[in-house]
Amino acid sequence: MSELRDIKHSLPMLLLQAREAAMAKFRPMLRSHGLTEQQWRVIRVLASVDVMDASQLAKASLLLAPSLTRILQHLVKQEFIRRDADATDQRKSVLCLTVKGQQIYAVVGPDSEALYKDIEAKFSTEKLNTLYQLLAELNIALDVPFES
Amino acid sequence: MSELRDIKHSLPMLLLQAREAAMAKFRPMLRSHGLTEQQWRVIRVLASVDVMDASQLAKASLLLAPSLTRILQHLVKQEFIRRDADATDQRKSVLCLTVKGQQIYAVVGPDSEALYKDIEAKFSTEKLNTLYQLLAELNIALDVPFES
DNA sequence: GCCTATCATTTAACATGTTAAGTATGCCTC
DNA sequence: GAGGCATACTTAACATGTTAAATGATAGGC
Repeated sequence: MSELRDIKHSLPMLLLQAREAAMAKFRPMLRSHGLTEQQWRVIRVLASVDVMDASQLAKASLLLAPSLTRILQHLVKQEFIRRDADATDQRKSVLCLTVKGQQIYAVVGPDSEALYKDIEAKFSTEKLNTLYQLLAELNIALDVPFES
Repeated sequence: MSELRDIKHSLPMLLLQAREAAMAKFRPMLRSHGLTEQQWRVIRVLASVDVMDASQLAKASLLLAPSLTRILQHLVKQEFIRRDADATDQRKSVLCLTVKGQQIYAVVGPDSEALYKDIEAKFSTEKLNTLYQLLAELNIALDVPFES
């Protein structure tokens, strides 16, 4: 009928499809541990930094603030995360993993890493590195704020 | 603290970040036309094929069936889409754009294409083609050919 | 010390994502 | 031609995505 851009050349669609393919096995694994994908992202970021405020945590875990608010409410209630007031700025919350949070990280981490290795086995490390590089360049080209 | 996989080398995270970067300008544009990203995906697919059943439409627009059900209810109510019963299989619905649906497609399509051109201008066509190729290969490598 | 703009986070409202279960129809086999 | 199984959705329930607005705290200018 019409001939706009083919789906095969729609970058957002290709990226979405690729992400779905890459995530396919992660969600059932995380679910078996009682976690969602997004909850795991938060836990993983916190595990790598010890302590972080909510704004930084949102950026690092690629979540919008309202989503993070709800996720933190849940994770605090489950006692995976503890939230404290920032000593110098009462607007901020400081988040960190509890012992229970560190424990589930230690349990889920290896399962997660195994799935990454699966992907690397199916798609050569060389191509994967090229892909990482291109995606990083794309993010810079499209003017994405990037932080560590 | 811990040393699992760096976020910078997590494929799902990189793909998510890249998609967000690529979509950043699309959502406000679509919103100015009263459409969500997913509604536009459905309309765009239907515009390219004239007629399609719901299952095919879900796959082509990368939506899960429950999401598509709700989106179609909305789009039918807005009279962008018409749904008919399949003549030979009463389980199936056959979807197509109404005249109003074709009209909004004609209006939004050029805006969408302009944003794609923006991306291509910021990120060389050559790199973009390499990226398309790699993503396609990744999808083939990871798409589970069997099981569910 | 106020005023105001900004920042950090939350709340609200609606749309979609995700899994599981439900409903209705079609297919197949005995 | 009745059972049994698969298919094509739909519903339900909960979690997250997205935008706008609200709340409370801070920083600067005056």
